Amino acid sequence: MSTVTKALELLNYFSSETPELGLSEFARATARDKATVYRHLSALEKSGFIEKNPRTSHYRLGPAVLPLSRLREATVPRAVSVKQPLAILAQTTGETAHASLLQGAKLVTLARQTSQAHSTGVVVNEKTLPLHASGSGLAVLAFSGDTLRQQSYAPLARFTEHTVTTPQDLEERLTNTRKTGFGIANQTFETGVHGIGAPVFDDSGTVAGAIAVAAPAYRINARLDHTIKSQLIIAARSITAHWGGRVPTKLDDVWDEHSKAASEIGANE
Amino acid sequence: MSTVTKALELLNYFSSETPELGLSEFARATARDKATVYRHLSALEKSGFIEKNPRTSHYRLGPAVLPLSRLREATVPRAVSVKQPLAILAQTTGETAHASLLQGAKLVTLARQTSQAHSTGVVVNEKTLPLHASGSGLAVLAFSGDTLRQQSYAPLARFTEHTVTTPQDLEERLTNTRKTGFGIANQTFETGVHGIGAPVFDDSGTVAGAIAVAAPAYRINARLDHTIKSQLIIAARSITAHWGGRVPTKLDDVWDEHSKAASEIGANE
DNA sequence: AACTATTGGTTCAATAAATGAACCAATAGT
DNA sequence: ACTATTGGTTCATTTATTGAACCAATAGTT
Repeated sequence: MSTVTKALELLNYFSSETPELGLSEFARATARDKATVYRHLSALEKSGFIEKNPRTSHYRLGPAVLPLSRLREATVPRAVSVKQPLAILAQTTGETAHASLLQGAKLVTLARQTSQAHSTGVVVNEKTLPLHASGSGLAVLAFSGDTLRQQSYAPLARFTEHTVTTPQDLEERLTNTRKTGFGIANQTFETGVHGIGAPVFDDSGTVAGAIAVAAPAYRINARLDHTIKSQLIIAARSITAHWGGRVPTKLDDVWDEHSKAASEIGANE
Repeated sequence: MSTVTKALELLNYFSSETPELGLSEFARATARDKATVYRHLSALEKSGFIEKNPRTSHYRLGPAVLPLSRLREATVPRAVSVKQPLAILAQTTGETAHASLLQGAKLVTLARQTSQAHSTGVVVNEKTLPLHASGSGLAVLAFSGDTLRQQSYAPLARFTEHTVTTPQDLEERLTNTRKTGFGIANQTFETGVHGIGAPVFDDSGTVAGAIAVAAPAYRINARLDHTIKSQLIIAARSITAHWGGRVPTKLDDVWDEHSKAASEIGANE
């Protein structure tokens, strides 16, 4: 692993829960030598990626990320093109909508949108989602290359009693995801939370991220399930287009199937 | 210079004009070996700070900066606390307002706000402002430590016939800036553009950036000049407070002076 | 007040990682 | 068919990185 990578990895330890970390905390968290971490932190600080809280002399994210993010958005507008579809998604389903970006073997939160429709709802606080236990994760894995799938096998962490923890079970879910066009995470990440995800593609021709709707499990019924999926299709297609991607033909057909089957269910209710 | 720093420096070569760069372009721009640059780029790519445009195989900023920027703002809200004061500044002056962040020896654009008051106005497109030739730059230099001032002496680039290019002249301007509490850049950066800047402080106790108003030089008169300065004081104090900083007592007094002198000018017109 | 366990930060010999000249293969231009 | 680019790779040499041991300064305990 290159020095650069090691240094940049440090940035992943910041979170909304722990926005500041001390030198020793970093050294412990990374299991690296204090001097090494110190050098890395100093380098990051020099470049403005982190800064020291002058009071505590702990480290926190620095101002350098702000202009970069602005430029990134100017270059490849992503957050922008996600905003509106996500708002519609939250509004039409009355649940929490969530968009994430595939970054290496991680699914990073890009944006989220809660709904005021119900007095209770799901709050998505996780910065990164597990690939094997979230609706978004399954959606991404199902339509990504083998390399990513291999990587994700390594540690199948258990989150709830419903979490899939064997590669066999996971493969089965992925097959199902490919068949239906949706990643279903029924309380596999958090008890009581039912997530449905759809993949989003970009100009690289591969999966770039996912959007998902998370609802309290008790609120899921045929009608809501159908509404969510229909809206996910619309949103996923829109975002994919804006990101310069194309929905794979197979998936496109599967989603078309759903839209047709939709009218029948709708008629029955 | 550490490897990490060298790698991170590459990110500075991205701009809205050149959002994508090839390997050779980077090597040329940095005057480093191609293999070295390649390693750095690969490391940055691995961490998601840059990504390859699959068509051109050129590099551009990656998605990793987005969540970092979100977290930075959640941790130390800056852009947020700048927005409103900047809008008011643009509205009350009828000119273009601009906020920048001091990053190392650079002044990076954080936000800007144009006004619809006039059919013509100043468009601030520069990502970074020169310290010696902009209102913001003078404001920052005048209230920063010696080290930064020393650094900025190195190359005093000439932009217009009014640009100060000798350390002596610069020192004189800085003295004046300290006396008045404002950095004045009358066509020193761009012909026809008159800029007035004020420093902003953060919790480190030092200058963290600046805000400025840029107007066509021909529109500047005693009244507008006074309006701009009055509004700059309000905005700079507000932003400084939101960034957790304190306006130095001396500067505070100078600004108070201006507010008093203000009423007289107002009465005369 | 003394002791202990932290903290952030530094030093320097040992070592592992970064470097760059030379080398591909693939396009693009002439 | 030639030339000049491009992105990317290789490997011996060099140089920066590493980590154990070491500070000085706080914070907590007895």
